[in-house]
Amino acid sequence: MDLQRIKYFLALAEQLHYWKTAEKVNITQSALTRQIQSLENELGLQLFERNKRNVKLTPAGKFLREKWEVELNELEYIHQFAKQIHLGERGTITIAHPDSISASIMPDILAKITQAFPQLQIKLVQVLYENQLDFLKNYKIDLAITRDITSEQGIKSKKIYSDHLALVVPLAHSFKRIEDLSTESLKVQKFILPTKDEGSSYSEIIQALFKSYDFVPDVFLHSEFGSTIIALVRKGLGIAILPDSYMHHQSPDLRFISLPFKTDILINWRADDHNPVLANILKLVFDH
Amino acid sequence: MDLQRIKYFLALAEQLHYWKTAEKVNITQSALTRQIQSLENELGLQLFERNKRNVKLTPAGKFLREKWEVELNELEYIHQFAKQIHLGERGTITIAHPDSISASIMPDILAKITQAFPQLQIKLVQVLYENQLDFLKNYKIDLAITRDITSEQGIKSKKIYSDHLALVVPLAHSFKRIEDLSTESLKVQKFILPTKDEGSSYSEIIQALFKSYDFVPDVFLHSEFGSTIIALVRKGLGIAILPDSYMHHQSPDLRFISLPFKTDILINWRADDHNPVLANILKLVFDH
DNA sequence: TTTATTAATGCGTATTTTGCATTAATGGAT
DNA sequence: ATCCATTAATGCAAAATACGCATTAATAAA
Repeated sequence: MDLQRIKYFLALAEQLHYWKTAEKVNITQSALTRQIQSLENELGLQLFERNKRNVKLTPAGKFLREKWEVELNELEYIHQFAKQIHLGERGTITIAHPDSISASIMPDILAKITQAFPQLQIKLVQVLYENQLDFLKNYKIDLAITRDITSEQGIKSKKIYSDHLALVVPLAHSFKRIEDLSTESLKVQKFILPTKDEGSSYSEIIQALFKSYDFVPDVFLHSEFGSTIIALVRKGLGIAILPDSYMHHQSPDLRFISLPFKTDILINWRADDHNPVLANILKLVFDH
Repeated sequence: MDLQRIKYFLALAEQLHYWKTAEKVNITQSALTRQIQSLENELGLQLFERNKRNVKLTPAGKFLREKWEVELNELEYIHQFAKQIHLGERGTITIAHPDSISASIMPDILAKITQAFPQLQIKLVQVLYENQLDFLKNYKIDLAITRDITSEQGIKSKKIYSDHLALVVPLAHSFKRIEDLSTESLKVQKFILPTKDEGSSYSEIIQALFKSYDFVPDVFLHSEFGSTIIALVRKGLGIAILPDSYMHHQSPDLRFISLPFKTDILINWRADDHNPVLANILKLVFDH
C-alpha cells in the first residue's frame, strides 16, 4: 500500500470530485480513478459510493479518512524526527569530563552545543580516570574529556585545550609568588595530591614538577576529586597541585600560584562511532 | 512511500543480512537492496550502516524501526476495523420503536442482531409518531419500527409482524370476554386512547373498531405512551384499546380481551441508505 | 596472499502506472 | 419526455518502475 494513494484518497475525500481532485494533486482523472480503485481492491472494501454524477464516502471511507489523517501526520512527524537524528540534531550523547574543567571550558562547550543543536540530549557524567576507556569502549559514554593521553586501538583522541598547573594554598600561607618556592620551603609542606595512577600522563607531569625542585613531597592525602582537595586546602590541612582552571570555580580564601608546567585536555571517542551527533559535536569543539 | 518497503526494512532490521532477509520476504537480494536504497533516498537519510560484509542500523534506523513497527500495527488494526465496517459488522445504527413492542418482538430482534453481529452499536430511541419520518430523513434515526403505513418518497417500508387490538380493563371490570361487549355496554365506558393523529393508520383502525360497534367513545384522556395508558387503566380511571403485544409486559390486575382487528408493525428505512449495517439488519429481520 | 562471503550494480525483461481519447451513466434544463 | 452537460470508468499505447540474473567489488578470515 502506497502512502501516496492514501494522500490521493484524502484529497478526494475532501473534494468529492474526481476532476477537481485530479487537478489539485497533479495527475489525470484517469490515474486518480485507478489509484482509488486499487486502494479499494487492496483493502477489500469500498471507500466511496459513486455513480457517474456523485461521489460520497461510505461509512468505512469516513472512518478511514479520519484515521489515516492522524496516521499520516504521525508518520510525517516521525520522519522529520528521524531526519533530525540523521543530521545529528536529535539524539543523546553521554560525555565524561573531569571536575577541573566544570567551571571553565565545559560551560563554553555546552553553551556552543545547545546553541547549535537545541534538541540534543546531553548527559554529563564523572568517571574515574581508570574507567574512562572501558566506559568508552562499552558504549557507556560516547565522549571522554580527560587529561590523559591514550594510544588505545579504536579510540581517537585530540587535544582541545591546555592549562597550567598551579600550587593551591590558603590565603594566609607564606607562599605568595612563584619566587617563594624552593626545595627547602617545599620540603616541609604537607601535600594533597590526585591518586597516583600508573601510566597516567597527568600524574607524570606532577612527578616531573617535584623532580624539578628535586625533592619528594610529603603527601598527606590522595583524592581523585578536585573539589575535595580544594576543601581540604581551605581548611588548612595542606597545599595542593591542581590545574589552574580551578581558579574559575568560586574559591575564596585560596591562592593559585601558576607554575610553568602545562597539562593538556584531550577529547577521546570511538573511532568507529558514526553517530551523526558525535560528528557534529566534534566539529563544534574543534572549530574553536 | 510504499508500506511494503517499510516491511522489507523491518525484516532487514531484524536479520541484518540481505541474502537471508531477501529469501525470507521472497524477493532477490538485488531487489531488496534497491528497495532499501529507494527508501533511504525518499527519506533523505541513512537507515543502515553497511559495507560489503556487515549491516547495522544507524541511530535514525533504530528510531524508525521502533516507530514504524508500532505504526504498521496500528494501520493494520485500522484496516481490519474498516473492513468490519464495510461488512456491516461494525458501526452504529439508531432504531426508533414504539413502546408496545418493547417486551415482545424488540427483544427477539435485538437478540438476533447481537448474536450475529456482536460488535454492532445499537441505539434505541422512542420517537413520537409524528416525528418518525422527519427523523429518518434527517439521519437522526436509521430505522423506524412503527404501526403506521407510509408511502413517502425515498422511504422504504415493509411489514414484519402483526398483532391484534385488545380491550384492556381492570381485573374487577365486568367485561370478561368479547361476548360481553355491546354498543350499550361500551357507550357508558370511559376510554383512554392514543393521540388521534391525522392520517395515522393505527388510529384509523381504532376508529373502525368503534364504528363496528356503532358508537362514539367517551374519551377521558389521550396519551401517546402505552405504559401511561396501562397505569391509568390499572388505577380504574378508564379502559383502553391497545395492541395485544402489551400482554408481554408484566401487567398484573389487568385483563386483555383480544379483538378481531389486526394492527401491522412495519419497518421503515431510507431507500438510499447503503450503510452495510442496515443491509445486514434488514436481512436478519426479514429472514424470520 | 588467497578464498569465501556478501552488498552493490549493469542490463534486459516484466510489471505497473500514466495520459489520451472515448464511453456510458445521470441529473437538470427545455 | 427528450436532450444536453457533466463526469466517473475504461481501452489502449507509452512511459516509468521494479525485478531477476549475472557480475563486480569490497572485506574478513584462513
